[in-house]
Formats: sequence, structure tokens, C-alpha cells
Amino acid sequence: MDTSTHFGRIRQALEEQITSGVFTACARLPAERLLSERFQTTRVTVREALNSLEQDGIIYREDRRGWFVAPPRLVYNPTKNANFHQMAAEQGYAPDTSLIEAHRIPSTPQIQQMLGLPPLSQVYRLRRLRSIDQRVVLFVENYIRADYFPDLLDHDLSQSLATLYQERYQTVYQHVAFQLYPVALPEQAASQLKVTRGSAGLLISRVNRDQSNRIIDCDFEYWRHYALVVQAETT
Amino acid sequence: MDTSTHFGRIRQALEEQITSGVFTACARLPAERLLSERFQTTRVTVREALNSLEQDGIIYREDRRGWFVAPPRLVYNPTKNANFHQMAAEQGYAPDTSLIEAHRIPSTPQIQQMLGLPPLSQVYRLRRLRSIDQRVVLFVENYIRADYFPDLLDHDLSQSLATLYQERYQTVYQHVAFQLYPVALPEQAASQLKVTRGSAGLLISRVNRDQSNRIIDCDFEYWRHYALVVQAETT
DNA sequence: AAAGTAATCTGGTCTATACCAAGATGGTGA
DNA sequence: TCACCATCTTGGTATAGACCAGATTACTTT
Repeated sequence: MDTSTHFGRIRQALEEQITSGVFTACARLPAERLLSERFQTTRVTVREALNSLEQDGIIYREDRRGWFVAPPRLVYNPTKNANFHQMAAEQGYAPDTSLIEAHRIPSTPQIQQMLGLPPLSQVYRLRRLRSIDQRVVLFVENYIRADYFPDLLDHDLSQSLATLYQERYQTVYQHVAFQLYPVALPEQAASQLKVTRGSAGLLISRVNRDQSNRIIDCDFEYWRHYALVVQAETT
Repeated sequence: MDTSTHFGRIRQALEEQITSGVFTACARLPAERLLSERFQTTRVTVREALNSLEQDGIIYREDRRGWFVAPPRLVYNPTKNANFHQMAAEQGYAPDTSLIEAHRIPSTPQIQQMLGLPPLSQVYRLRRLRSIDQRVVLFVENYIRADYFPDLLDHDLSQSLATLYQERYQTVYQHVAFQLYPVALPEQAASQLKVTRGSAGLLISRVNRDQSNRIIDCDFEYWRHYALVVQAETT
């Protein structure tokens, strides 16, 4: 680490205190104003150091609440069709899903293209927020073919869709095409995840097929960027 | 986009000019000082808008050279064992690799663990820089089992390793385990990629096996975060 | 005890300015 | 022609304040 700058020294000092355990996972850091006093500098410089640590996934912020130490990343295998709850539970986390909204709506051109639907067709749109150990890490939008899943909205939508499909519709995820890239979190995702508009995130979008190779749904997952490590392998 | 703040308006104005084609791919933006005059604000605020656009992968910076419009992302399929040159060429880019250094060195504990090697064993370490259309996008470190590839360093190391393995050692990549996550680019990667220390990147690390399922090498790829979209699918 | 409210704390945005260090440029002399 | 060097431009780092808006907390009132 470059300690030739004030900024670099602050960064390093904080990093050491975190890795050495002075601040433990999820602990709140002292306020920016307090840190700037401690380090004999200004808030601007402190914020640059904090931004840098945030980039690195070492700390994260919650809008107007403060800075916190980032806990270990969740291991995410997008090829395994594993559902969120199962994945988190296997790694010793307490997962939770809350439903923000669920509607039957006309599909948009983008969704039509992804799902291979004609114009004017209907889809369900779910917006959900997912957390592990009380920390929200993921905002997800699902777009689901309405014709394949009658009365979907009548069921409990805070569970895993994979489970719901299997138990109620005799449908299982069989094939998935996914893509991911780093983004700045868009307005809605940012506010739901309680982070500042424009902070770093990872967008994972998937198109899922069932056992008959029919496209059944697609989703857009907005992750806090420090929350996961994507892992997979091929044979 | 939130245009209630000065910062938001600058961001939007720049974004529009880019998407509308006033600034084309790879074009340099006006200097920060000039932008702050144009928008009747200070450099600090302009830089915040620029940072935000950078997060989004819309623009990128080169250290002390300026800000540039980011070109479309390269599609990267880590499961396809495709080599960099082939992948880029298929998408119409002009790829290039330059060798920074190549040594035979004692393996470190981390590498021993990844390659399944005993202590004191020797590996080759390659450091290379890769670009598409003259823009450096990727700094990569390879660690290769020295015992499997005698005299590796005598060959042309600016080509794809996959090609070299195949033509000279009758070895092909067969199986790959990879993981990826967003990081702040470490010192060396940042300076090689000519970006500011600490700017956002994507780290992709892989452990590769050959047709006999032997682990032959591993690599750490540091990508400029806006340079790629990772894409894959499973059957 | 519950509901509402005011004070306080926090990060978010912003102004105005300064100096530093590396990249780009253009001229000079060998 | 080419290496060298001074100069200019650029982003990088930094100071010292200010006000805003949402989150939290403590207090008051019902």
C-alpha cells in the first residue's frame, strides 16, 4: 500500500484495524467528522480513503447511517440453479426474502426479447429484497411468463421461486443462461439496498428454462458488490 | 436520473452527450477544469459526476491523461476455455498481448494450495498485459507448473498459452474452476493498466486442468471493470 | 404505554482554492 | 536524427469551511 499520501496512510490505518479485529464484521466505523479529527485532516480526504476501502469491498456504507465493516462474501454459483435460501443456508447464513411488489403487467420490448414473447403478452413482475443475517445484499426483479403459471400471485412469494415452481407447477429449472457485469446501482436498487445512488454493484441477469427447454422466466439481480464471489466450474 | 442536484445534472448532461454521439467511443472528454467552468461549478463536483459515470462503465480514466468514453464491453465466457486472442478476434477487436516478465520462481503457499503442489516446488510466473484495439484492458498473472512444461520460457509468450500448450506440449485445457469478484485494482495491476491506484476492477482467477485432469496452471486476471461482460450458460 | 415532535447526529452535496506529480509537447543542442 | 530538457496541461491530493436531508434519539404530550 502506498503510504506516501495522507490518504494512503488513513486507508492503511483503517484497513489494519479492521483486519486485526479492532473493528469486527458489521461494526460501525467512527463518524467521518471524528475520523478527520483523529487523522488531523479534512472530511474530503477521509471520504476518499473510505471510498477506496469501499471499492475494495472491505467496508460498505448505508445512506446517512454510517460506514460498516463488510462481512465475508457469499459464494454464488450461478450455474447450479441453487436457490438463494438454500445457498445461503448451506454457508451458515440466515437468509430472508421480502416481497416489495408483485404485478401482472404487459411485457416490455426488452422482456419480450429475453423471454421470446410476442408483443402485448402478459408477464408477472416481482420485485424482492433479499438479506443474509439481517443485511440486505440483493435487490431482484423477476419477469415470469404469465401463461405458464396461472394464479402465481396467490402463492407465498417470499420463498424461492424454484421451490414454488416445483411444488405447485411441476416445473424445474433445467438450463440457465446468465451474464454479469459491474454497474453503478440504479435508483430503485440503490434505495432498496439503502446505499447511495450510484454506488458500485454487480448485475447478474439470467434467462431460465424448464425441463422441456421452454423459457419460463428471467431475472435481474442487483447485488451489493462486496457481498459475493461468483464461483463456477466446467467439465 | 436524479437531476435535483448539481452533480446529477452534470452527470446527465455528459451521459446524454455520450449516448447521443457528441463524444464517440474512446474520445477524450474536456479537461476537468474546463468542464467545471462550463457547468459553473468546481472541480470537486465535476469529479464526483465523472466518478459516478466511471462506476457505471460509461467512461474511464487514464492516470493524468484524461477521461475517455468507454467502448462496448467484450463478451467473456470463462467456461469456454477460449483464448483471449480468439475471443477478441471473433468479436471484431484487434487483440494484443505484451509480456512484462517471465521467471521461474519458488512457489508461494497460496500458489501451492491452488496448484496442489508441495512446498519448495518451482513454477513459472508470467505477467502479461493485454489490449484490444490499442486499449489495455487486462493485466494477467499466470502461475504454471514448471515440471510439466520444460523450457516453456524459451517460447513466444505473447501468444495464447492454450495455443502454446497444444502445439508444443500436446496439452489442452479441459476443465476450469473459476471465481470472480469486483475489487479495487492493486498497485501493480493499476499501474500497468494505467489507471489510478484503487480504481474499480474485476478479478477473475482460474485453475486449469488438462485432458488427464491434472492441474497445470492458474491465473489471476485483473480487468478494467467496464471492459467486459461475463456470459455463460449451463445445460 | 403510545404517539408525536424536536433536537441531534450522520453522511451527501457544494464552494473556492492550492500545490503536487506524471504525461504530453515542442524546442535545443549534440 | 535523436536524446535531452524545459514548459505546459492534466488529473491527484489536500485544506477549510458551509448547508442540506434523512436517520436516530430523546423528550414531551396525550
